[in-house]
Amino acid sequence: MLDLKRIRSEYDTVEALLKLRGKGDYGLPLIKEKDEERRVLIGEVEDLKSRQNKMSKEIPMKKKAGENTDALFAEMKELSDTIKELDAKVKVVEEALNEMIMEVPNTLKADTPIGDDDHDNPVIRVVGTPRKFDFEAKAHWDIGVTLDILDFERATKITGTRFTVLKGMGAKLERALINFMLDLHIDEHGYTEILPPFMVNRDSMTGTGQLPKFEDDMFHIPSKDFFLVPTAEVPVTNLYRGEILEEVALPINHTAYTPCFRKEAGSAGRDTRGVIRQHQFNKVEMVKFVKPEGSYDELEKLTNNAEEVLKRLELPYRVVRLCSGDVGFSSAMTYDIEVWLPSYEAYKEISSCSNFEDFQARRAGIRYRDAETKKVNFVHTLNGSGLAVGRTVAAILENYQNEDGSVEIPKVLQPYFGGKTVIK
RNA sequence: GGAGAGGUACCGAAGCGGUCAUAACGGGGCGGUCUUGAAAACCGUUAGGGUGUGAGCCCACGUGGGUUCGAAUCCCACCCUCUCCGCCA
Repeated sequence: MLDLKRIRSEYDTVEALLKLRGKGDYGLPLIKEKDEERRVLIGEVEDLKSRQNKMSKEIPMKKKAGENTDALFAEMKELSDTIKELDAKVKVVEEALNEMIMEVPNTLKADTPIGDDDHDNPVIRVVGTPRKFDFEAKAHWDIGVTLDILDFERATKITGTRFTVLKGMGAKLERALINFMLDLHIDEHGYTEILPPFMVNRDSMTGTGQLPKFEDDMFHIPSKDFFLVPTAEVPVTNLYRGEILEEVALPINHTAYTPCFRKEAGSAGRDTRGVIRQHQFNKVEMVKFVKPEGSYDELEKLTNNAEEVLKRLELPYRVVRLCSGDVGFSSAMTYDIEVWLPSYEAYKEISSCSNFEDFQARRAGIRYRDAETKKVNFVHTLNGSGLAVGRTVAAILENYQNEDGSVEIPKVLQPYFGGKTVIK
């Protein structure tokens, strides 16, 4: 959520930054108008309330003194009615204003490269070299089915399309990756693990920006009004919703494994084969709560932490910076990390690392108290995948495949396999 | 899911229709006085939101409604905590 005061005081800047996204002005002029309307109404109603409070305090004294209070009551009644009327108006305006502002995305960082979509994302760095196969490389959905470690047909039977059953070494590989990623972030990168609930309430979904705009993308449990988490970002960021943290506690670095549930509404027909686009997939996430001053340094660290997973797995990847048309709703700046997938003959997103600045913190009410000035201020939140596990499995199966259909186990994962070096 | 009790500041807790939210009382934290030092005692302090240039004003007693001239207090709904029962990995 953008700061109304900022919209007021830096209207032109905010408007220009929003326009960079290339999707209009998000009703900013109307928001400005409503805001002014609201402030006028508030001024009026508060004057009346002030009078009401004063008179209300006099009543018991007059009663005690035995004075007649009938006239006073009549005046109070009138005052009260007017206040109720005005309060109702304020409420209507505030609700409308709130609705509008919740639909406005974050302002982009000023140096965001301009572009329409993912084709315009500049490549920041390329690490590793895609392997040249001296046989015909297979896609992970063929490798996995042949090895009997991925089962798409039975998953469709027991649930539906876009679900996968992992079996035997496939399940073990998934688990090994989760543990490897968590251990790396915990032991070497200094994160504290969180294992959160996989369902959250409406307030949490609103706090991180999924609601109200993207309700259709989420799985919903009507009987409790809960949502299945689309990413660990939601429960983990909301850990501190409505709290004032002490400055000494910052930065807070959390890592969490959760399954992620997404409807993938609007993605019909895309990535229909394999495990790339699923309704349920596993992910290890990193979330940071930091002071505003250093938040962009933290974004670099976060991205490096995610890249480290791929480096140790010895998978070729590249880092791109999302252009103005591709940055997500809540983010001010995002790097995507893309792993090389032979089946696509392309780099495919495996992590997304973003700085939300105070956008989520403002929505979720996450603040910290400055140790010196004692003032409260919004934190900056960041998060990034470290990494999407299913896509990592796909990348390993494809990049580590042998001509006979077996798959080498990356060295760093072998300890999780009791020293085994190959899946066959 | 059923029955009961309860949600007030950093914690415990009083208040049960007006002069009680500048929130009694007790405790904790921080700073100070005193002291060789400490304890004790005493003094001070413990900084949410909106609005306004500002003095200020308004809001905030779990959340949202309602009754009333006036609600922490009465009524309704929901959320949460505790005790007992039921169910259950």
